[in-house]
Amino acid sequence: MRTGEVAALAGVNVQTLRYYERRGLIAEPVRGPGGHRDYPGDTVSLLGLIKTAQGLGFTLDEVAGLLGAARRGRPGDRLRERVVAKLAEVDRRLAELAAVRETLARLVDAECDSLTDCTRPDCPLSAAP
Amino acid sequence: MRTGEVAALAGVNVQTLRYYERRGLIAEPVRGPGGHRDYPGDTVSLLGLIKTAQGLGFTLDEVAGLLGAARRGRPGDRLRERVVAKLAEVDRRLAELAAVRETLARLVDAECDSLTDCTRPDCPLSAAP
DNA sequence: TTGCAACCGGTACTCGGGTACGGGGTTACC
DNA sequence: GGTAACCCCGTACCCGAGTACCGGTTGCAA
Repeated sequence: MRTGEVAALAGVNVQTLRYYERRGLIAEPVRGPGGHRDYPGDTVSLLGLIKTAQGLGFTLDEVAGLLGAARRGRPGDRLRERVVAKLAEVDRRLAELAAVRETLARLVDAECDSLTDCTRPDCPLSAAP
Repeated sequence: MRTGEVAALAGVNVQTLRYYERRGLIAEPVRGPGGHRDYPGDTVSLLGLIKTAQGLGFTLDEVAGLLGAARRGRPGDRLRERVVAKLAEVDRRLAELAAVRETLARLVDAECDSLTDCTRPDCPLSAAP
C-alpha cells in the first residue's frame, strides 16, 4: 500500500507516518523502484493500535517499547505490568483532578468577588496552594 | 525588591519573572539607576496567585485575562463565569480519564497476552477506539 | 507527451511553559 | 579598588506530538 492510502485509511497525516517511522513505531517499509514506500497490509490496524494505546495515556516512547517487546517475542509479561503502572498513574491524575474540581466548585459557591482582593473570609484562593 | 529576592521568595526562577513580564502577567516594574528591576512588595503574593490559578487548570493566557479584568476594575462578573467554564472543562476531562481508567482496568482483568495478537475473545483493545 | 497528483528528503515551525547560555554592566562588601 | 554576586538583554533550547513548507522526483492517465 502507498503512503497516502495508508494515511487516509488510518485517519492520519502522511507526515505522521514518516514521523512514526523515525520514532521506531512502524518498521521501515519496502521501497518500490522509484523509492516510494510500500506498506504491508496490516499497517492500518497497527496505526489503530497505536492510536488506542495513545488514547489510554501511553506516550509514543512507551508505545514503541510495548510494540518492541511484542515483536521480540516476549509478549504478555511486561505488558501487564506496564498497564498496571499506567493505571496507577491515571488514578493519581484522577485524584489530582478531583481536588482541582473541588476547589473550583468551592470557588463558585463562595462567590468570590475579585481574583486579587477577595473580601470573603472563606475565600478558597487563600487556602488553595 | 530585587529580581532574585522576589524569585526566591516566590519559589520561581529568575527567568520566569521576566517571562511573565513579557506575557503581561506582571507589570513592568520600576527600574533603579543601573537598569535593575525594583518590584513592589506584593509581587510575591501575585506570583502565588498565578501559581494557584495555574494549578486550577488555567493557562497563562487565561490567567493574564483574569488579572487584566481585575485590574481594569471589572472584578467578579467574568471571574465567576470563567471559573464555571473551567469547572465544566475539568468535569469533561474527569469523565474522559474515568473512561480510560475503566479500559485499563478491564485490560488488566482480561490478562491479555499480547498487544498485537491478543487471543482473548473479549480483549478490550479491540473495542477501545 | 504533457500535465498533475502523489511522493521523496530535509528542515523548520506549532503549542505551552518555561530554562539555559553568552557576553556584558551594576551593586555590595571587604 | 578589587572582586564576587547579582542583574541586564537577546537568543536559543527543552519537552511531546505532530504539521508545514520546500524544491525535486515518480507514477499514472488522457
